[in-house]
Amino acid sequence: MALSHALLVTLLDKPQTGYELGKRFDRTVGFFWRASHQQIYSELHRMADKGHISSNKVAQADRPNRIVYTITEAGREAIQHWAALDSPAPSVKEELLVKLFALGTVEKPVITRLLENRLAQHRERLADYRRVMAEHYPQAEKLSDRQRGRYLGLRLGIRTEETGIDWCEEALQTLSK
Amino acid sequence: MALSHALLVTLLDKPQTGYELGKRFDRTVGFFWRASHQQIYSELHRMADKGHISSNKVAQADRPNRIVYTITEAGREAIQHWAALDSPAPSVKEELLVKLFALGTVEKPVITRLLENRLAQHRERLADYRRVMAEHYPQAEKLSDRQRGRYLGLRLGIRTEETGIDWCEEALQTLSK
DNA sequence: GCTAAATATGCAAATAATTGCATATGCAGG
DNA sequence: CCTGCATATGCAATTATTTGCATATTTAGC
Repeated sequence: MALSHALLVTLLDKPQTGYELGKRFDRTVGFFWRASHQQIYSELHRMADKGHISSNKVAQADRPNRIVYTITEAGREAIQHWAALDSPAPSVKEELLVKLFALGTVEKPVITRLLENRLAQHRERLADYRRVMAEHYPQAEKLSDRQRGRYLGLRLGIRTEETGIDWCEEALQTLSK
Repeated sequence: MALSHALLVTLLDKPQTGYELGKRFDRTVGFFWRASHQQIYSELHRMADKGHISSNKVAQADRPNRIVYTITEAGREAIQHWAALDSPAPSVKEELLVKLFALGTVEKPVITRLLENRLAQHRERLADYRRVMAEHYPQAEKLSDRQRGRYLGLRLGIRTEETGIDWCEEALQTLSK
């Protein structure tokens, strides 16, 4: 199970609560591995049982209590062991493309609408990633190893969105003919 | 559940057996939606119960019997209804990228090896897609709607592999410094 | 003062997906 | 002749994921 590994990797950064992990998942590793908060919370319990993380309850007077998780030495070892294994082919679930394959049975305007939505999403994300890039990686030359991994992830994100935009535009053009 | 829809869309082409669906899944829609044969067989039973497909047992003397599935009118309607709904954000599970985020804890050579494997995969697939393109869509101008959907899917496949190759090369370069 | 959003965690039920196994035959290569 | 691959379908058990619900507080906007 790889969700646990995605969580471990995120915890390398610093100790975090389930809630924080859920949010960071949406911006960093989350681009490559999505999970709902329910999944994250229950996975964290299992990981603590295994000893890959340790938990620390923090009582807060004003807000609900927090449980801060820290990666353990065993957790770091688990990451290293897992990293050396061959990765399974990435799993893909692209509904929009399946719908596109139904063109001929499904009317063009229906597909066109979906493509326009998708295009807008890509543009938003690209702007987002570019902002992060400008803020966090102004000069790409001088990066620590740790930063370099994240930098490259962001680079792929940017390339992916650019490709998505180009393709959506091509598809809309092709459909309008 | 969208696997059923992916199967329905594939059946638009022609009646097929579970085995054939499994194989075609690997080359066409399968680029956007993967499923194991067990999943496909059990899903087909459920779809037949719902009336979205009809089944036809064909006894074969020499080989195991086949069950040929045909999409029904109800199945076509189900596709149209589903196509008009907003698509959920594509689910992503990219282990390699999660591993990359662990750079600093995981040694560079480990990651480099993974990237090289990935690069080789991208190149193979790209060659594959280009072959299909040359064989099936020699002149992209004159396509029926049905073909156009598939053509665009292939175009995205090609763009995606190209992007993957460029990025892997950039990543390997960045890591070697 | 009311409403909504953000903070913070979790259970329970239902669905989906993976993994391991089982069966049976034909054909090609060594 | 033996091995492995392709054909062809499926059950059972486990694991992963989604969906719906539940609770409780703070802060910001109207």
